[in-house]
Amino acid sequence: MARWEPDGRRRLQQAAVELYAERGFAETTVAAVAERAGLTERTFFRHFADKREVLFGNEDALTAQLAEAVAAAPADAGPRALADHGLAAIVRALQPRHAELRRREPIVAAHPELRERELMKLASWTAALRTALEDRGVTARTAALVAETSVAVLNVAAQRWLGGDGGEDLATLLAEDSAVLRELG
Amino acid sequence: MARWEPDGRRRLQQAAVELYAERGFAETTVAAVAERAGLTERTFFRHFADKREVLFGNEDALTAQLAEAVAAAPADAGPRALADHGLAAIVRALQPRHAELRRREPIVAAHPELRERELMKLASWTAALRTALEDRGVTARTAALVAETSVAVLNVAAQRWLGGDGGEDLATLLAEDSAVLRELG
DNA sequence: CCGCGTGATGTCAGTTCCTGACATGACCGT
DNA sequence: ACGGTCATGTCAGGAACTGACATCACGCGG
Repeated sequence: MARWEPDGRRRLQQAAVELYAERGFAETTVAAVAERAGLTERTFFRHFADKREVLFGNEDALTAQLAEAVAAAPADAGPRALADHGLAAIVRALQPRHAELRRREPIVAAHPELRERELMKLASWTAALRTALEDRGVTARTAALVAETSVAVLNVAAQRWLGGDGGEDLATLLAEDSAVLRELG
Repeated sequence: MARWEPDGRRRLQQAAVELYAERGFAETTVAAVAERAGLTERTFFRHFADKREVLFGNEDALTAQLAEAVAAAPADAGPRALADHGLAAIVRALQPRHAELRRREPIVAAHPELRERELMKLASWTAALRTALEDRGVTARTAALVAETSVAVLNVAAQRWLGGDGGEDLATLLAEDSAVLRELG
């Protein structure tokens, strides 16, 4: 018998999503989240840097996968193809999490503070992609441009994906949006 | 003789930049900023929503100029041209503020919380651009894609612009980056 | 010229976020 | 059996932010 129930971190995330959805983010205290998880406020802050991070705590691992995917791309790939390999890794990781992300989306949309944190996660993807491209020999400037715009398109596609019921394939939506953009010249 | 020295808001901004630069953002209390400005902590929060906003308080007006510029663009302009008109308005507003922005840049770069807020300002430009494009009849999806990617490119150009000594023309840098991106296909 | 509303500021009390320091006790390897 | 480790608890405190109410120069209508 464990001294504490296992998976405290997960319980905190679960409790946070529930309470933020029920009462709103601002109206929910960290103490309340911790209590629902059967833990202490202090323990909450051991797992998550702040009150917002509890909603995004699983996103950080993705930057590593992104970088690996770029590094593993074919030797003859140009900047765009390299970036696409990276994005594909993100897409693969996101696809099975549609239900979870969809539950989170309205909460984040309703609170600017949470939108801010979401933008920061996107920016960390951009930064990871940029350095991964540079590691593959892409010019700093081109790497910055391709990374920024690629993640921007992914963002648009992801919003569409979250608007749907999950039946659609994020990779397909992303390809569609890239095509629309290319047609504009 | 006025009861208080005029321009309290500006004094707060001035004091904040100085102190954030001298001691760092986290090490500076709002009370200290207010004191250097000859005001009270409570008054600080009447002018700025939070400790970060004092560095970005002048950026909000830009979204209006952006929207106006898009609305005023020629009738035969396509989505890309419309967006370029909008970005040009931003560029015109930013250009004379190079010195001020350059002073702010290292402070923001050093503190993730401030980067977060900066990203939020960029996102508000994106949102304004997107709705302005839709008002000009651009499809929702195309508007989203063009707005996101246009602001992304502006962001890259602006970073290069802030890296320089201000002698360069932001509009030129932006055009260069757009060209680089177009060459990639 | 007087009084009165307005608006920017001050004062004060309180809540919540977040952190550092130290204690506890089950688990694990030796 | 025992000592280390690790997740958690407890406690105290600083700083961010907010609501309620007070102050008092300024300007305007009478």
